[in-house]
Amino acid sequence: MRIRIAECTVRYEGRLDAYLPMATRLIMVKADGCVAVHADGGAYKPLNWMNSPNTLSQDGDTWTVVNPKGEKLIIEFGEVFFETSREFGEDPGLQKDGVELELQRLLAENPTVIEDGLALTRREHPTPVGPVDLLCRDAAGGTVAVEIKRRGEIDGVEQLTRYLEFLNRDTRLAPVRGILVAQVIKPQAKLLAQDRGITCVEVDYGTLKGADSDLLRLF
Amino acid sequence: MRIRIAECTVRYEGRLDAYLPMATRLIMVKADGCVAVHADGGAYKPLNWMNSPNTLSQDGDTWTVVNPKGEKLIIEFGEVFFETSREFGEDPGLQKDGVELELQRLLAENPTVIEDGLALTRREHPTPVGPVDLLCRDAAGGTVAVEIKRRGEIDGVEQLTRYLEFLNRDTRLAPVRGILVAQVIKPQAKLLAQDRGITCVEVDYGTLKGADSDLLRLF
DNA sequence: AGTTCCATGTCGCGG
DNA sequence: CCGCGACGTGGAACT
Repeated sequence: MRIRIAECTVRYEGRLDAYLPMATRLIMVKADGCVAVHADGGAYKPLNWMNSPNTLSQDGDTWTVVNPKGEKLIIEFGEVFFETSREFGEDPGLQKDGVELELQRLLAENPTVIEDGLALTRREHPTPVGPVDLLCRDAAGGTVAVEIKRRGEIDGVEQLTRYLEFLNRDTRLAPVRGILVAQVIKPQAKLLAQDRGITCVEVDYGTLKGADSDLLRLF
Repeated sequence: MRIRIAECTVRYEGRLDAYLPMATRLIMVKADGCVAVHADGGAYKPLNWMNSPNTLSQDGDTWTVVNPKGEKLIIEFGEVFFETSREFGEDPGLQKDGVELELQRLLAENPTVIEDGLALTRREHPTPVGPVDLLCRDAAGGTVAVEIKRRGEIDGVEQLTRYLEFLNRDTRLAPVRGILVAQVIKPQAKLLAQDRGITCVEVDYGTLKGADSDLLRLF
């Protein structure tokens, strides 16, 4: 990684045009070639940048970075206050613990939390437009498609609508109704769901985890 | 801005849990207090971070960053290879040109660029599922909903479809037809639009800006 | 503060 | 390479 703290102007010509007047900034060039220009504030996002792959050409006080799409980043330097360079070696990378998959697992094991009498038929039930999170049967024996989101938004309603469209063509399953389950559901999503006859259910992650522990304690 | 290059492990506990094993990384602390941990690759996004506002407490080789929501970032340092600190002063900030709002403003002022005889009724016309970019009347007196995107993709067609669904229930407006306007429209978006009876129009930003300047010059 | 939508979104996965 | 969905999305504008 190469780091330079210097006065500079920056011009970006690509998906849009942008310009940074002369000021002191930090310029970071990573081992993969990506370039970032940081101000001393404004969160982690750089003011301007160019991801790899790209080619950096240096001509006196001007650096020009071009990528294969023809997008350009032009940095013109004034006074350079500081510069250093160092090899880091490979990074072992980030380990994450997911939330949405955990939510699906918990609900698959406790479908009655969604609705009284609901029973799981199949998880990740395939359709031509993608897998339905949970396919269930309700107390009355009807088929129910459940879409699980961490946050329920319009996209989730659209997705479930597409699934229902295809599921209802299968005469062995039809009629199929839909339930959108999320920790929070946005008002606009609720509105659209209601309009399409889709039920909205908000679940509390803590309660769900508690219910799961209770269940485990029985064994 | 404070910069440190050092071996470290990082733990994040918040919206999810994540862990970074010991390796050499760059740690950046900006004047607004935000902290970012960068590897020497992988685009401009840091491996881990904490935005401002937050409080950083330093205890020997361990830094703990906590924000008001209770999210935590814990950095434990090994060998420190390098450290520096410098004041940058206020940044004049980025000037942008060619984003969606700019495009919307230009088209609102020159709706005939979209279609001959088109006249603006209202900008950001509200519907229960969000505001329509431009509501217009065409040469024949019919109502037209215009959705403007920088790049026309499938979600833009879906969005406009939802608007039309609701607008067409308003007997004072119906029938309403839709036009998707963008600098570039993807083939799949064109296909879906055609399927739904939505017109696609591609506009050139340069031409549009020229037309706008011409208009201004008249006054 | 809460809500909505834009973004040079970025990123990862599957076809 | 493209399409699609998730993201600790972040950020700004508006209520």
